[in-house]
Amino acid sequence: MTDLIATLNEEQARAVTLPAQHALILAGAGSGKTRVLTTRIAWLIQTGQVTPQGVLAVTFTNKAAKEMQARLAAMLPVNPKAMWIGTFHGLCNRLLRAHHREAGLPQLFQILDSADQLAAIKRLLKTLNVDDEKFPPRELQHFINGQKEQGVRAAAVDAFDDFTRRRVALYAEYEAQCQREAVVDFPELLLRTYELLSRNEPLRHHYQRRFRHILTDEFQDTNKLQYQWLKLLAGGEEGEAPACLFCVGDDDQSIYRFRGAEVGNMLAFEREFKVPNVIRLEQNYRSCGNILDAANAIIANNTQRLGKELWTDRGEGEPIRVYEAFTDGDEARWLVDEVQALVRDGMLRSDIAILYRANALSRGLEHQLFSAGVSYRVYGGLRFFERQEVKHALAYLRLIANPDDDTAFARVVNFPTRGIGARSLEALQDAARTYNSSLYATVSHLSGKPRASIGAFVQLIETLRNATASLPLPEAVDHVLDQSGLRAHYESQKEKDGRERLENLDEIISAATNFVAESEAPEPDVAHPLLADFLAHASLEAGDHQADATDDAVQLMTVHAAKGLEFDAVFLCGLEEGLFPHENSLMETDGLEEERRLMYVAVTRARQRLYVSLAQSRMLHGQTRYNMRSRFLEEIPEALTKWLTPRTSGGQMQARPAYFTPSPAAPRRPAVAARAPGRDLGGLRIGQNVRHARFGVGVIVAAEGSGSDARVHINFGAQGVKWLLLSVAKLDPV
DNA sequence: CAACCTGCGGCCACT
DNA sequence: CCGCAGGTTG
Repeated sequence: MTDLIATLNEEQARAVTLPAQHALILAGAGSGKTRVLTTRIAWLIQTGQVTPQGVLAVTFTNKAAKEMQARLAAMLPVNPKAMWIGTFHGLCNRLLRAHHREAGLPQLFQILDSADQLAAIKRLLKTLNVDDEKFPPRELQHFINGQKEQGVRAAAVDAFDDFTRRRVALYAEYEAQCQREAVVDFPELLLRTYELLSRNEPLRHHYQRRFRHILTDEFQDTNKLQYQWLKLLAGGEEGEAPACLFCVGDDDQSIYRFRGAEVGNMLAFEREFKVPNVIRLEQNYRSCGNILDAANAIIANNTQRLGKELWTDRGEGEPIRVYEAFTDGDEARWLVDEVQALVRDGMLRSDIAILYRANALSRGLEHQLFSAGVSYRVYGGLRFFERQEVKHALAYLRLIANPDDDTAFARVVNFPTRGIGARSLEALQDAARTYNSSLYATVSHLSGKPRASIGAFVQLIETLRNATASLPLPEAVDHVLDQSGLRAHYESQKEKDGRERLENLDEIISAATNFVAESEAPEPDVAHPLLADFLAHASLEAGDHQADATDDAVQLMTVHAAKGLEFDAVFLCGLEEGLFPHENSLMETDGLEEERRLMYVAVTRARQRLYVSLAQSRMLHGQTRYNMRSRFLEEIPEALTKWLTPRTSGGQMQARPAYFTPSPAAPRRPAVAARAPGRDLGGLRIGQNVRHARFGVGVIVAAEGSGSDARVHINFGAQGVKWLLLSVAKLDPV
């Protein structure tokens, strides 16, 4: 133990060995945050200040929770699974399962992921005959989740106008529907647990006495409800001593405001708890000086900061390499060549990451990597448990666990098709409304043809439930895949998709096998052992298992997904206005600062080498866009960079990049040539940067007409996109 | 009722 | 570009 502390720097050691009081640790990127957190737990246990049962550690991602467990297992002779370490959602799930009766839920309640939730809302709007033009399901979902993340139930929303009152009414209907169907969405997991503990005094006291040390990672990303949740668990009522809150965070890495995170919680915590210990960790052990200087320079443009500057003693290292490509295709080809060069020089593929702002960018990169034969792994995007065929299979399993799950029912009642069309379903939904019961339970009230066809489906589920009741989970899954007709359906599909989907179905069995192996043995003689746990696992960890670090593959992911990770070499691509910063962020208050924090996160992922790249033209959403260089690129001091392509400030369009590899399949030429063949724009060209006296610098994205009618379409970034008459507007090439 | 077609709208990040 | 909703046809 003393050894462990001896390897820490002074500030880290101070944080780890703080007395049993509240503490706020402002930990910069790469400052050893996870290390401090885990060593703190180990130190508390080893010095006898707390038992493993008395520790509660909360993280945001499953990845982080697993890593913490693994590190603790290496430091301590105790089984880390005995400790409560997990995500907010995972811990709440655990509490709600243990006290489902008190929380007003059946034992086998199901968890809705975002897509399930959206489907449930659409179904609700349909049964209530609500115009979904006036109440777009997505917006309603956002509204409901926003309220829940504030800890506000439908009955408690302040509504001052009719529109809000209607939305609140729908929120209430949605709550009722979820309760009827025994399903719980993500924010509900937290809100339910919060309400359970605040209303049930004995239970609350039980956990308050149990958890003496509560440690929170990524505290800057907590929302209001999560903070309340932590405060409630910390306790300290009626003269009892509160648990010690140890919160670790970095306001500069707060990137989840869009889902309700409030950086303000850091200041609120310090103020409300009169936190006696605030420690800054500013020494960075990850990145070379140039990378760190760039990160510091970028984040310095933000105004709302607690203030913190990272430093390193590792020397300046290599410059940041910048590449400006003609097209997204060129960018991807260059990138793959560079990756291959790094691998030739001995770098592991798994130490290389390609980061982007939006998942849409991964496709083109994957294409190039694939044709070059470079193995890669994509994180995020469409994850395993979110695939259509997998969700279908899970829906059958969910109906076995909980027949009242209408979302699951509606998903597979006619998949594979069994002659149950819109009419039958409508009859069923009307009846369900009348009897106020789930679709499944309503079938017995039907008559005529719907009764026969849907009745047969119910019979199928009953048969499946009985047949699988005592089977081990993987065998139960196998049985369901066969008897539901899912396998047969995908086998008969002629599309090549069928094959991949069959493999995914088999993969569910593997996932179930792994899950069983990692779980505690269930009590014997329980029907459907581990089924509900497995389904919760599928909802909460939509497919982390593809994060198989064993094989050597280049890692592709969004910047969000990269938070908390680090790599020897990082490629950050798509550094264009509109993409990064994302155009939607400019409309939101403080949106740009959040984008800049995201940029800061991206840059600080790199240990030795950072590449940033952009494309003058990019095919996105089916059309070619001409974007300006990202302002974030301009915020990196020039002295820290090395341009691999000629820098295009002042002057003509850049020359053909030195690093240019024409693809034999598709001869390269500037995309603009195809769009506006031979048009005379008075010396201007599409894709060119120009300056306008009023709108500033922009890029020409299109042109039409000729002679005195010639007009050009110019993207002025924040100033908007304008059509300008060439004979009127004065435009200077930049 | 199901398979196919077409036209329209979305389209940023994630538990 | 992609997926979905709605309409048409077999």
